[in-house]
Amino acid sequence: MAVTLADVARRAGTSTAVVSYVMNDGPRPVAAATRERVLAAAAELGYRPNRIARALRARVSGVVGLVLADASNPYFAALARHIEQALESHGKLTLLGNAGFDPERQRQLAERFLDAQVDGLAVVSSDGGLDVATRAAAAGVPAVYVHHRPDRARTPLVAADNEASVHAAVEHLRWHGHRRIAFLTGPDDVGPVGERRRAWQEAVAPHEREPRLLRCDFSRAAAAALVQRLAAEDMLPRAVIVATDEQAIGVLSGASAAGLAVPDRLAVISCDGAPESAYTAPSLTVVAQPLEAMARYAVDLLFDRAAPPPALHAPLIPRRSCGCVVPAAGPPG
Amino acid sequence: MAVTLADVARRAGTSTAVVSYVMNDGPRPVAAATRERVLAAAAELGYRPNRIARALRARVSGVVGLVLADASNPYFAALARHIEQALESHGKLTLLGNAGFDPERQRQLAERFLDAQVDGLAVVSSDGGLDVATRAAAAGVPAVYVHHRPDRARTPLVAADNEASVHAAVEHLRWHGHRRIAFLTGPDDVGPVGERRRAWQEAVAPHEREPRLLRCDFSRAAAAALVQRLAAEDMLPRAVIVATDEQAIGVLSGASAAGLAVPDRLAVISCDGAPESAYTAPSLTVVAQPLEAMARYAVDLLFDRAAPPPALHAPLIPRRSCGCVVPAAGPPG
DNA sequence: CTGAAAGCGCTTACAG
DNA sequence: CTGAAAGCGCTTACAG
Repeated sequence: MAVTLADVARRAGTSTAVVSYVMNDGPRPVAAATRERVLAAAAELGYRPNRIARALRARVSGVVGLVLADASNPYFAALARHIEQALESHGKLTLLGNAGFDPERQRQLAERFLDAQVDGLAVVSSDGGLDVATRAAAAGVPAVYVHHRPDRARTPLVAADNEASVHAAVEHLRWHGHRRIAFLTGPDDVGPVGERRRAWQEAVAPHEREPRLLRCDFSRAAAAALVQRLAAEDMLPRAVIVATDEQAIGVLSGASAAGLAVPDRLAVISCDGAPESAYTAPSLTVVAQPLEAMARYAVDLLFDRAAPPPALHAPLIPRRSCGCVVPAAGPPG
Repeated sequence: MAVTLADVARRAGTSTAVVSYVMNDGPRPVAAATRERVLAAAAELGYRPNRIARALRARVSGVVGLVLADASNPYFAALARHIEQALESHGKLTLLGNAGFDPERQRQLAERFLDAQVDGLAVVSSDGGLDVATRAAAAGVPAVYVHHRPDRARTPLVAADNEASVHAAVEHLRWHGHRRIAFLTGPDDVGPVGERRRAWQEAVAPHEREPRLLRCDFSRAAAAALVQRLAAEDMLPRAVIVATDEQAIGVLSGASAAGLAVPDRLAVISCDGAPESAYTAPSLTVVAQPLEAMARYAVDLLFDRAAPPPALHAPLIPRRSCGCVVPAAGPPG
């Protein structure tokens, strides 16, 4: 059916070895005239190399597995896009799997990717994830965690400097005149979100006797419901740092539904800073995770065996939800 | 290095054929005792089948290519998630490629996927896309377009009934008392967005002498800027149907920045209805594309060679941006 | 610089 | 029910 290397060799009157050398520009040299004949034959026949056959023999599939803790989360989704793009610039195809926050599915995906002979494995994990990368190491496949690394895993991690970014957020709200700065996070303090929570605690402890810590599930719905409840009870803080975009968007949604003005009645800063956060109403002030840099470092780590980078800087991007006056709806950056 | 079928056969004292029959439950029967020995040997050695080798021999890779017109668009991203999930339930892995609205990249991705011997190709195209699926057909690989099919392509398409859904949106705004209903769409009228625009025209033509058609790029930034400009010129309509979520979110963002109340001053209905639309401020009334059904039909089409489905129903989901009073921030449905 | 041949790890007729 | 062997389409020593 399909045209094979052997067909091209026959047509060009040469061996399959030579055709392979021409197609791959090596590893042996080929005479210019022979090369021309091979190229012509390949073009005439419409030859397309079978990557599966190549993968089996050369032990390089050209494919990398990307395991996502949850694809519905815009922050993870944005990270995934950047990783896919970084992989493409390394000539790799991306096998994508969405675990939907299910650790067992995360593990299964990683194993199926390994069975598919991926050249590397990138895992965008959230807390609660199993250590899937260690099995990759056992199979001799390079792996990297992005955003979060499960306990006891030794695979390299690429992540931002959560401590510095939360400190910047606290300072910024204080500059706006807020003396009490609450923090909204998820049910527990694992992983990056835990670091953010601890950084907040550290930053407010010298100034506030009873820092206000709020918790709800990591979802828009939960955060919206929480804000509406607190509004009804007149228990809302005046300024809050929110651990994740998902919750921050929920906060804005709940505030809108409760008729609460942001930032006048409630100032908000979020800690993910996915592109979506620029077009909320009002636009969300964030400390933006450096998604592109994270993706690039992760992929470099996979293939250039570079050293793990230091924690990456997450810049504060002032928009309207903190009280800054900025041109609305500009480019997200 | 890795354990192979031959290793298992040796350990179990049988042939590779039998091991293969056991691993795949066929196609030949195996005596129960033999099967036990094989299973035990495989477990002891930690055997994991090499999918690449299987793919080469059996001509089935277990992988499907998914070409996305643009992954940054939450509507396309949501569609991609559902397709990935539908593929997983068919036991297929997903090779994901993001064309970033570049037709040439879309073509390249499709070809690389075909070279990788995918078992099928799903293309979530936008207007301007080249016909990449026809090349799949030439290679004997089943393909399907989702959302939009380029001109002259003969590959099956799975899409929603845009006409009916826009008619429902017009009726709904009329029910809210609006007599003039504007429409905001992109620079031209190709594909599904073109159908939506024509359906609007049809629906308002009998009632409005000069229906108001607005255009801007398919981005949040462009729609936000347009709304702010119109607000400054006091040229804003009172009710608008927006062709895409991206633009609708931009409209809300621009309205917020201009201090314009939605829905009181401007009622909005959007036509994609990705999950994100439920948590805008205010929550967005949408005619929701049936993403899950679209994904399921598309995947069934690929593997069960089912007949192309009729245009799918897109239900109107009343939220707050049209003027309805609904519990805010409920589940997105 | 080129060709004949082995081999990647499987599946699958074929023969028994 | 089982085994010996061919072959999927490539790459890569090896010999010339």
